[in-house]
Amino acid sequence: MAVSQTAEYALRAVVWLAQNPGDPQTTQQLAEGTQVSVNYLPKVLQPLGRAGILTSQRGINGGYTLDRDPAELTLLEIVNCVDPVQRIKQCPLKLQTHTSGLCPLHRQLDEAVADVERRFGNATVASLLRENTGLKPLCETTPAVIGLSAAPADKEDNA
Amino acid sequence: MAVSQTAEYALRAVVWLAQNPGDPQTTQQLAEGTQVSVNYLPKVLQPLGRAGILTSQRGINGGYTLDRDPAELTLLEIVNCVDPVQRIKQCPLKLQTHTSGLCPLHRQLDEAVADVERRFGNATVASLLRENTGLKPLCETTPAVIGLSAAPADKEDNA
DNA sequence: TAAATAAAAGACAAGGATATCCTCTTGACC
DNA sequence: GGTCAAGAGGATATCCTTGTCTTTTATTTA
Repeated sequence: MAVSQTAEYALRAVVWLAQNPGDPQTTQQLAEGTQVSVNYLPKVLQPLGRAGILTSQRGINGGYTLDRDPAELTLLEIVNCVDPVQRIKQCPLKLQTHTSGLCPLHRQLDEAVADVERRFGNATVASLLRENTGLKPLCETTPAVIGLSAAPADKEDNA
Repeated sequence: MAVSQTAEYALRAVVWLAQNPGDPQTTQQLAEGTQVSVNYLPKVLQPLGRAGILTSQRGINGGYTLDRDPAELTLLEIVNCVDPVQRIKQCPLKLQTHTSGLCPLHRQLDEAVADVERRFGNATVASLLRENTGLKPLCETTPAVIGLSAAPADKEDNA
């Protein structure tokens, strides 16, 4: 019982992109930063591109760029692209008398999924970057400056 | 993102056994009642037996019997036997600075798992049987009202 | 003890998730 | 237009989950 690998990879990549606004990240850069296999990563990112969450640019100076406002992008949208949250809509045993609703067992299971769906739906990518835990997602470097809001156009001196 | 098939099967089987206290259920009976493959079901039940949740008896009049008080048996114990709930204890990227705690991303993911763990830990098998929703888990027969066109009246009158 | 019954155990196969590799295509820059 | 960097996409490999089958072991009854 856990989030799939692919979903985790997708979340890592999007968080990474949100932390590098403005400059396209190549597969190599992303793979290194998120510690995902450089061969597998494009497979994970393609559905996100089709969903309009990120854009990809080929050629020199190409790479992936986040195409959505992190403050409006929920974790649920991301995981739903690559590994959709499956609510239990009807009785898995196809019992006729259970068409009106789920039995206690399956309602309990569905509620568990609903909990996760609700949590991921309420968490935005920006909310992850905003947290003052002293730990920057995916990075060794702890953020020296804490207390900024959701990073509007801060193109810091990178490299 | 969902509970694994195997975990669902285990839950179905235990609920079924709790609904048939006293008389051992053969693999065939269980498989039919829970709509799990008769070949696969033993694989699911064996870990539950080793964990002391149920006992199995070979030979004539053998079968599986629930070995725990349903009021004390949580759904978490059952799923942990066959598909353990995996909390995120340390940074999956093995970042040195994240050893003290999880970064916002992984904490969010871990909290989602924790939600499920908490829910399953608080739900007992007995609580499922107790609910008066008009639907008996896994059964066509509703507790009070029977006789809709769907269910052919057979296999009643056990014990 | 023999026969019948039923679970245990292990070998084996299908399918999906995960991962790798290679070629094709696109687009930026000269 | 030519060249090359870089993503797209297909083919393939690997592993884990799920499912099937056969053999063995345990239990009861005649």
